Amino acid sequence: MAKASRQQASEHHQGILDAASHLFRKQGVAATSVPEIMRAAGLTHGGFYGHFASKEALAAQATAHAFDWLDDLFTTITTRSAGNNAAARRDLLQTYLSATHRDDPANGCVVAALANDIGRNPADTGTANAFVKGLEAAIARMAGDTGISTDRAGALVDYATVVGAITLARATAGTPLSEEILSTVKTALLTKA
Amino acid sequence: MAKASRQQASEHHQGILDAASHLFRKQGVAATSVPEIMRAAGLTHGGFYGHFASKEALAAQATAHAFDWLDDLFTTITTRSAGNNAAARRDLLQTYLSATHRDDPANGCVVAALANDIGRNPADTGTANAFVKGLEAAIARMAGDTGISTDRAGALVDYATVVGAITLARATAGTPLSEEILSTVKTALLTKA
DNA sequence: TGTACATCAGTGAACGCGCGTTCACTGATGTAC
DNA sequence: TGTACATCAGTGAACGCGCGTTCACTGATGTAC
Repeated sequence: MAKASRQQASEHHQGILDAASHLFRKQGVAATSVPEIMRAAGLTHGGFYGHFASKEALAAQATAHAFDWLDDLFTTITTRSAGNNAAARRDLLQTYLSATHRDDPANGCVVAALANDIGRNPADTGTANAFVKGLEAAIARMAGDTGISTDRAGALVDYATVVGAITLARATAGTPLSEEILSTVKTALLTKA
Repeated sequence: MAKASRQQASEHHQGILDAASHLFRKQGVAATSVPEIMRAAGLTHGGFYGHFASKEALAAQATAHAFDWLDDLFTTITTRSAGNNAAARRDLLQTYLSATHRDDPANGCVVAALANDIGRNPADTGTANAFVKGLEAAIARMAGDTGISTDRAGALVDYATVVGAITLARATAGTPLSEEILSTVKTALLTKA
């Protein structure tokens, strides 16, 4: 395959973004190499720089892209709850604090997956900016149309709590403590607001 | 310096552990190289394998060592509060959810610093085992002698919440959202239990 | 206590490896007529 | 619509680099007498 059509090239571009967004969430940006991403997208590594200026530029775009998962989750929940805020809250907690979500970070919340890495890097990178923008949007939706949290302060506390819980559950995966964290935090947040 | 005395060698060993424990919390294990650790300890990299079998072995020991920070914090709080549980709780929250702690992960909570990395690796490594052991001990103290949390369930929820909050505050450092997360979560946890 | 020598903590060059990135090249695509 | 050719998406070898780890060596330490 020497030259792909423009449509194929555009599909390859999306394929690289998709692959990166999943691999970054699973392994972190630093532990995922450009060749590995390109292999996952079905291409060879040399073509990468025709699509993105650098690995760092890809990280910023893949981070923004990964927030789609949250947006989709919020939209699904809003549809399902049909205005019942308690149902929306229950739905979010059961999905977010599930063993499924714990065991599959590649297809999960980018905030839980990358917050730690982003905190380690200089604040004003494209990746950090994409992250803050996505996080602000998520908080707004939690306190807004989804009805998950009562207000902005509630959304901040709720989000911090579920991010901390899923992070600890992942770090302790394989021990009874992991299940205990998920179920205990779920119960506490359900009986709260 | 060709051969150090046994006492010097033992001090070097501690120096490597100390340096690693700080650098790992600040940058993560993967992003910290053996030469960097040895330089921070005032040695050359070749001598490393006289002290530790591998970088992985050092990571396990440095993780265990880093839990001292938590133990010291709990002990200090217990002493200061002198049996007043509300005071102990306030003390913990003000220390843990401070800008100082946010801005200096190298001298902060190892759980907030490394939980994400540990969740990414296979569950039964020495590092993961040291982490789970330290986390269990911390939870026991929060619900025990320190009086910070009312019971084990409360300690799990409290810990998940502050870990999530400091992680999000670090990821958003340099923006108003970062301060807002710290102060909002602090207020919520203070008015709760 | 003094001397002779074996031990071993630390040095620094070297190993193979995979990284991010570059680049000369290929050949199908897309355009100009 | 058919032909001629310029464009450019993707290939794969190569670059310099720092990694984790190994190893021959050094020389002060610590021990045996």
